[in-house]
Amino acid sequence: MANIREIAKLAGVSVSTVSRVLNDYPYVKEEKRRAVLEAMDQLNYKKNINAVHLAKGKTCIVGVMLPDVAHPYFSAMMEGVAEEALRFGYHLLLFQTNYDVHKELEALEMLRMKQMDGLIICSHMASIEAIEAYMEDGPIVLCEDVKDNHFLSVSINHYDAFLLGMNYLIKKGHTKIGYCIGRSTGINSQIRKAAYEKALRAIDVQPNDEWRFEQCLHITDGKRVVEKLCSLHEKPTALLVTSDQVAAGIILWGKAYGVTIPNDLAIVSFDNHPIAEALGITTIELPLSLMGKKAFHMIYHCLKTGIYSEQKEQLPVQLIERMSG
Amino acid sequence: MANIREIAKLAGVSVSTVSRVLNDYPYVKEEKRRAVLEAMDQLNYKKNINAVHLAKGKTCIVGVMLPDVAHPYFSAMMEGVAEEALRFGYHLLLFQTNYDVHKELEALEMLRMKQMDGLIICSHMASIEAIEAYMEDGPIVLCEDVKDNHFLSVSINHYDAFLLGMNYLIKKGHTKIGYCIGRSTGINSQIRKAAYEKALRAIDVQPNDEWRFEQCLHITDGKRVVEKLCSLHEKPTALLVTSDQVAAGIILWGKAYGVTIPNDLAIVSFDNHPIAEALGITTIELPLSLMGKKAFHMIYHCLKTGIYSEQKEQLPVQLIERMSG
DNA sequence: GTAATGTATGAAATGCGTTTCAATGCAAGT
DNA sequence: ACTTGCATTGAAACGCATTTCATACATTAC
Repeated sequence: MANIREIAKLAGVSVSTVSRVLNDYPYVKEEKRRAVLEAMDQLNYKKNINAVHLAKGKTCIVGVMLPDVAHPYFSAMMEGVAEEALRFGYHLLLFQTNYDVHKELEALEMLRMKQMDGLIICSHMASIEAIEAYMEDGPIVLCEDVKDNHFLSVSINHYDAFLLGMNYLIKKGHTKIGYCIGRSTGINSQIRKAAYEKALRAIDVQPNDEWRFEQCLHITDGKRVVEKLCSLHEKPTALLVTSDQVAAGIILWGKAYGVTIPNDLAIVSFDNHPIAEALGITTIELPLSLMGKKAFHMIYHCLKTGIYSEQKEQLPVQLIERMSG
Repeated sequence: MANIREIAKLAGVSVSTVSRVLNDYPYVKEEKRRAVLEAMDQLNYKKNINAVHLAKGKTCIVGVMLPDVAHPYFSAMMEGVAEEALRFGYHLLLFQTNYDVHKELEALEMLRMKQMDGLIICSHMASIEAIEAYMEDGPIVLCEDVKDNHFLSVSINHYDAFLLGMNYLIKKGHTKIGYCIGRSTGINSQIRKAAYEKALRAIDVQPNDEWRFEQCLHITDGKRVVEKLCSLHEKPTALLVTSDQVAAGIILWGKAYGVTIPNDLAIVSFDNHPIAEALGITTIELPLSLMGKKAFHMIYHCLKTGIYSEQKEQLPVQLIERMSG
């Protein structure tokens, strides 16, 4: 395959001049420029981008780390990142970790090895300290509410969002409120738990451990929730569910088990995916795609200006009232 | 940042020896190996992967081209690709094209520039001829039923799958059958149309253009379908829908419009996403994740062996009977 | 005891584009 | 006429790991 030196020889110029033409630098006589372009055409020249990466010391690639691309929560974020990256001529490297710490570290290593210029961490299992060790290797943005450190972050204020949902249910007269979350570990889950307890404390109600459902990620998890719910002696009258998918599952299987929504059980969930509209689910809209865009932007800004200014942004949510709760 | 030469100097060996240690080659005295490792440790050495890419002439990166990561159809495929790629130590570069031909060509250019070793095209707008021009730049696999060319491909036999759905409905006594598809262009859509007409011809029924619904991609498109359906003078009694999402939308909005499933309208769809189970949708399961895995495998095999053997694989589907049709 | 193998190591070439630095030519400014 | 400055161009260094080839010594084989 032809390289820049062959082009130079054929066009009768130096490699520097070829490079200038290639990169649209000024100070090249029109005549030589044409000669170079013609030589490139003749030899069917194509840049070897890896040589560019090596020479420039950057790749215009940003990594995205997430547990599972197929989950709507993450694919929505990814979509936002992808759209924005494209607008700025960046490429995306996907790291699907499945919450395997080892794979997460591997992604971070790729940052260190300059495979990519920056990294967006949508969710992670590894400790913050472990991730911090890679901060010097390129901008990293975390999509979670991190404090007491110098990471860039965009996040949803899950505390306030959860409080919003809780207070909405409380205002509707509910006191027996349960909730469904995804992972039990993870900062977001802890934040939600805190908000849950805070809201209950405000109305002097003790949290009931039996009304906390973990590992609720997919629509099919709704079935398990309904079944467990039916088996309970004392049942909650309302559920706050961290995903429309799971809420949909609860509603649909609830129907099969004779659970009437919202009379037997009121439901407020999160996301506002199209399925929530279709099922009439009262939900708290999470701006996931926007979060992806913002995340990319932080990285981009940092790379462009070379200034790493610690920045933490929180995105607003809004409750969309429908009939489920 | 330290490079291989500095390590060599500090360890008192040649760069070749350092490289040998780095790549676990034999013929390095234990004593020197240790010296090298220690030097690497001392200088906090990390490979510059771009130099490796350049020197090796390959990147262990495979590109994935698709219109929209957030669509469950594609995120399911992507998930399969990602899982398999990870197993073999490959990385994934995502090209979200939104069916913009220009962006598609840009992805193909990246293949030519050796940014990646191979490319998986989940769906595309560009002509086959345009894509063919890039075949020499690396293995490309198309996830569609392509004939008369030398592409690698993994696909679902959409013709048979559609026929399966049609015949199922016909056997149930339906003759007034309509269908919903995504894009009207695209090979898959043409294939489906052919199967549709074939099935009707077999029972001597004329296709009705009013019963074809295009641009059905998301759950919310179900609303439009129901509305149009209600406005029709002569209505179909059954619909074949190319996505569970859309079928779900039709069922849910159908309820609001007083359309009883399956009595007023029988529905058979495709995918078998969890939502189909939740809603009791009779659906034809498409092995999307598996398709992603196979696609990666074809590329991998090709890269590993260096043999490009034209290969076209079709994956079987199965009808899962539930209550919607 | 000599040829044939195997082990161990380094110098140098290779992959390829970018960037810096020095040099030349030519026009405007004093 | 002489400095200043911009336009134009090329040589060479740079980024960095891999790989080939040659060399030297140590075994094993016949």
